[in-house]
Amino acid sequence: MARANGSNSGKITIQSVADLAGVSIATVSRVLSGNENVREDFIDKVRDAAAKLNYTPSASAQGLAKGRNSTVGVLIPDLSNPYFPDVVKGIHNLATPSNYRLLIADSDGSPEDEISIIRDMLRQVDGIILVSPRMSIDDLKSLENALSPVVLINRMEPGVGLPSLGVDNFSAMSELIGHLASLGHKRIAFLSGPKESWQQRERARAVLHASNFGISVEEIPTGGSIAAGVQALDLAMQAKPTAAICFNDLVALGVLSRAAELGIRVPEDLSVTGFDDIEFSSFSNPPLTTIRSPQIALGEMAWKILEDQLSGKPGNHQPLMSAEVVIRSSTGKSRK
Amino acid sequence: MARANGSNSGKITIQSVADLAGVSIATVSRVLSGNENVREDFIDKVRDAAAKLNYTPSASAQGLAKGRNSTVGVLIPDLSNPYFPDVVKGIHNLATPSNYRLLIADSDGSPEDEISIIRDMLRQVDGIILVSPRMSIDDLKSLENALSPVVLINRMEPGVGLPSLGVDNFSAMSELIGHLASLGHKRIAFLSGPKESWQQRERARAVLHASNFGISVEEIPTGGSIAAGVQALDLAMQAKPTAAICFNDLVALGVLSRAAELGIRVPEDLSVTGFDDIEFSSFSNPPLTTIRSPQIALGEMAWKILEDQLSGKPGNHQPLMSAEVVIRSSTGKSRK
DNA sequence: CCAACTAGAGAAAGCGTTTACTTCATATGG
DNA sequence: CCATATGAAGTAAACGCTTTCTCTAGTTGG
Repeated sequence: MARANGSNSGKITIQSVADLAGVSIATVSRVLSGNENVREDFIDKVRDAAAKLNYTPSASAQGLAKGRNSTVGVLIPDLSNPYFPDVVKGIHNLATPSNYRLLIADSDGSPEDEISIIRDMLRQVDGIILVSPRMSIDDLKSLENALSPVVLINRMEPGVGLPSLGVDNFSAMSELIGHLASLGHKRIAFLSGPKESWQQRERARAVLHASNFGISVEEIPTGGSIAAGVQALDLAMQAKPTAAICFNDLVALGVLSRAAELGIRVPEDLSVTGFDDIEFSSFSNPPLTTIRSPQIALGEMAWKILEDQLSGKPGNHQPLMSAEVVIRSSTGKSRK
Repeated sequence: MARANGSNSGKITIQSVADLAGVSIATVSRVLSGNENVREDFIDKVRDAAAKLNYTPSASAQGLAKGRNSTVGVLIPDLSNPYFPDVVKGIHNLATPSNYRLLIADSDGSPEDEISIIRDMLRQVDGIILVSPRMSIDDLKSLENALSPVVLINRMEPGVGLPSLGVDNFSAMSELIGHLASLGHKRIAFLSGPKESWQQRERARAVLHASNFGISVEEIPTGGSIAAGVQALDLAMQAKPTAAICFNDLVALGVLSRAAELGIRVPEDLSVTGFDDIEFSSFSNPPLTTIRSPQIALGEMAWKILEDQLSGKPGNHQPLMSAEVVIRSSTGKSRK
């Protein structure tokens, strides 16, 4: 009765397994983490006991003892934007086989929330992947000496010494403009995105070069959502453009929707382009000309970079991934 | 030099704070967790020291010591389906103010993965919210005596003693059929969803009742995605239906896309309905008649139920939330 | 046949917190 | 005034693991 078999609270710990298997907890730990130097029959006994008790090691205890948590944090501005879940999928693809879990957080696009979320993440992750962070450069810099490695997706800042990875927005957008120019478009509306966004800056840079092609550009700022696209079209049409370049597919889809309502034919009256190539863009009416950005590959690459950091490898990588123009039927010859 | 100030590895622990503030770690802990019975000036000292060192408590250590992790797991079949991020948002809305973190996992629709993910979650969460789980009833039952509370969203199984919450798919779908009946539709195609899904079963149940309205139904199974909708339409049209009831909005949007390609006019030649009312459905061409399902409210309610469980409250709740038919322009009079 | 190894198991020391429990002043009452 | 209650800080024991160290047998070789 007075035996110390730890059978008190119904909680199954490593001790319970050790008791049932008739070995010490050290042996259980060894078996469960790879069998180094353990007698065959003990291995079986421990395995059986663990299975019988349906034992699962406590993540906190393991984390505390090992000094790492086998978890990486992923911070995203908006889970509802279909772009981001795909990036997460890419990260997930490689993190899972490496036995890492993902702690996903949504900042709802708020730069202030980002820093508090990161602060909280730091308490329990071994590394962080920041996707399209909107936070200030200074805040970004302060992460340089964080205990955990951090990698940035879609944000390249020369002054910030954090490993970064992004899509070559400038080249892709330039190519897209070339496509429009070749169709004879001279007056285009640029339905731009959130100013804090690096992607917006890069895309805008390309659009502003459009004058090289003899094109005049009118910029209409939007929030980057479908609703924003719907709303912005009316204003955009005042300048009588023949084409609308949208910050991303969401805005473009909003434009398409509003255009249908207003009886503006796409592409006969107005060519429309997006950016990202989210799944839905190939199924819109008409299907959207856009830029295919490699979301999944981006996530996978980010994981590789982070993993290199975690294991202390050097790992120099290609920071910009290329994106390709996908021509569908939302663009056509300028009516002019 | 020989003073024990724990300044070894650069790691900032509660000890570092205690040293800097000149108090014991117990006092630091007290201050940081609510100041119970601590002298005013100590409070300030500790706060200052913690801030100066940029100290953040280790989540594992706290978890281990407190016996809970302040984290809940959320398991979702597919992050890419816009329905689910909204549910997550709902959970997030209430979990954050209660100081709980979310561990989100995507099972990619695989029932086998679900159980291993849950097993893994159990190691580090205080509770789990399962959204539209596809796993078997037996596996579900086995969760009844899991150490952590579990709540089910969109899966009601009479034999399973787990708190559940769902949308009243049957009533909503019945109402939708009434709408089609009133428009004179007699031959409809039902582009159904994954058989393992409770929602599918409920929706199908309603559709099969359609004979009550003198309607003939042809069922075409689909996987529930846009691509599946695109693909299923051709087959569906063989029975010359005047309306297509789709499992969800994704399938319906796929149908809309394929219909445009085939020159089938919606709703003149074919009425199309969806289910869920994801954001994009109000912006499709034409806008989709569908059923507005309260994703966010669902997530919030699920959190409330889970929180009740976590705090040991009784908490009886309304298991079915109602959804409403939203009539847009993808449905119209039957051409007959 | 004994000394020197070696393999493999257990004992025990952390890991960073929280939280009884203990201790020491100081305030209180008889 | 002394014994006792009170308030607030420190001590130390968990929490459930991993991992180093220690110890015991069983091998091996001379």
